[in-house]
Amino acid sequence: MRILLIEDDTVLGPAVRDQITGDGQSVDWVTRLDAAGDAMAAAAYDLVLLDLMLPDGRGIGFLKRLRGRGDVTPVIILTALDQVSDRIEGLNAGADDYLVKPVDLDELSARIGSVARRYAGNPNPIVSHGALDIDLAARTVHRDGRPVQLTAREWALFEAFLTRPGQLLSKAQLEGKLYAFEDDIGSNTIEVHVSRLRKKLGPEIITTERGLGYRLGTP
Amino acid sequence: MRILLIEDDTVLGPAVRDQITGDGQSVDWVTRLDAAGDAMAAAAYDLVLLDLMLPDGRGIGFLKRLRGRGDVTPVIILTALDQVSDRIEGLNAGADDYLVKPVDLDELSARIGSVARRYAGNPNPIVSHGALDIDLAARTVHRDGRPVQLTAREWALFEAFLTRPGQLLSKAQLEGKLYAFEDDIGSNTIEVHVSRLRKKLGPEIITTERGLGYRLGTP
DNA sequence: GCATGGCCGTCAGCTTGCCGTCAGGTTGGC
DNA sequence: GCCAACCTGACGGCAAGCTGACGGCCATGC
Repeated sequence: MRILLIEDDTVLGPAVRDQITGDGQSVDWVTRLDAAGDAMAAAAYDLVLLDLMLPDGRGIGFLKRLRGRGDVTPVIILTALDQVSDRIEGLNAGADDYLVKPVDLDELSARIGSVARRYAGNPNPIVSHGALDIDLAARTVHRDGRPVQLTAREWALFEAFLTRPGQLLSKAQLEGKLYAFEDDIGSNTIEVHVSRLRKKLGPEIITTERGLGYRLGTP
Repeated sequence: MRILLIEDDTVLGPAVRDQITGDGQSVDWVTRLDAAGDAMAAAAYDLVLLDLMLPDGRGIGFLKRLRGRGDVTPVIILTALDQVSDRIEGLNAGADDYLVKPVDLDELSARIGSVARRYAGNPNPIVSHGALDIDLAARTVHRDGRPVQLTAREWALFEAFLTRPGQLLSKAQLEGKLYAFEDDIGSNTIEVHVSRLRKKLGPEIITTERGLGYRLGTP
């Protein structure tokens, strides 16, 4: 599950992020509403954790604009404002839940689980790239409408390209992504996996730049 | 919407009842768990408001028995216990929301509205999936017309897949769904439950993607 | 209190298929 | 033409996953 955390507190932010990561979720942390807007435009999230007092505006307005656009992503408000009127305003603006600081991290996990269960079944965003339709959340790829099975390593590699479209990625960078700093090199693992990806997704999907690295092909 | 209020406080009880009635809902008010059990056996409610401290037992046990029987009626807990551990226990037992006394009646209305919206518009849908007919609300499965008995854990797991058909679910995600916040699961519980589900519902019902997770099989 | 039965977590032994490695072929730059 | 970089088919090791068995725990019944 992808979660966007909008929180400017430099203590609470990382704490929440680590707690949720520990639950096996993937978290993006931003500290400003404009960054949050960019993030939500760029990727689809399953849940938003929203602080109400932020350096560039009130979270309530952000939430209202979100709902005004028809976005139904679940939102849990997370703030120091413990006034009942604020809770009501938050719920009325379209929040799904409300937690008052200081936040108990285990309770937060519970609430996230509850919201996740409640909203299960929303359609995931599909990224199209040439003949490929990719659902990052569901981890499915369709090539010309037919499903393609990718293995764990193949997904990790493919994701590295998808999240940086058009960018050149060196073998060292890719090794870092796939193996999280195991300092051993000495084999052509990346080449092999690129080859396997091309076989499954089409030869044009990744282009080689000799001596430099690889790049996601243009559709 | 029919609401069952289980509350022994002779001040708060009528106050809540009047508030909800004022919102246009229909309320039955009982003060004991045995009366609550009778009421729920006699009629179907759309929502239960549950006090935790009652003359004939703790509400948590009532909620657990309810969920243990497969009842999925939304439950909002309403109690003076403001300990975080109690909230967690409540949410873990299957509550949908939690309000701490003293309750602000307008906030209660907002929460009821939220739960009502959340559950609106799906009267007993039967999902067909291959040889299976599933009634999510009643928690029944028929395989080739014959009823199949699932245990609580099996339902929780199966539901996780059903509510996100086609989605890949990692073991960490599934553990989060089944165990909410028991911090360490150091064994292959998920694998075992998947195996038990496959035995009951057919081997194709859940497919394994090695190193990634599980997915509901295509019918 | 004791027995019974169902559910669930743990474990051990087995099966499966992913992935790292390698070798031989191919490509591209000079 | 030469060499380095890259591609890809093949293969075996081993970690991930499967499942039968067992025991603890909690209800329920007598």
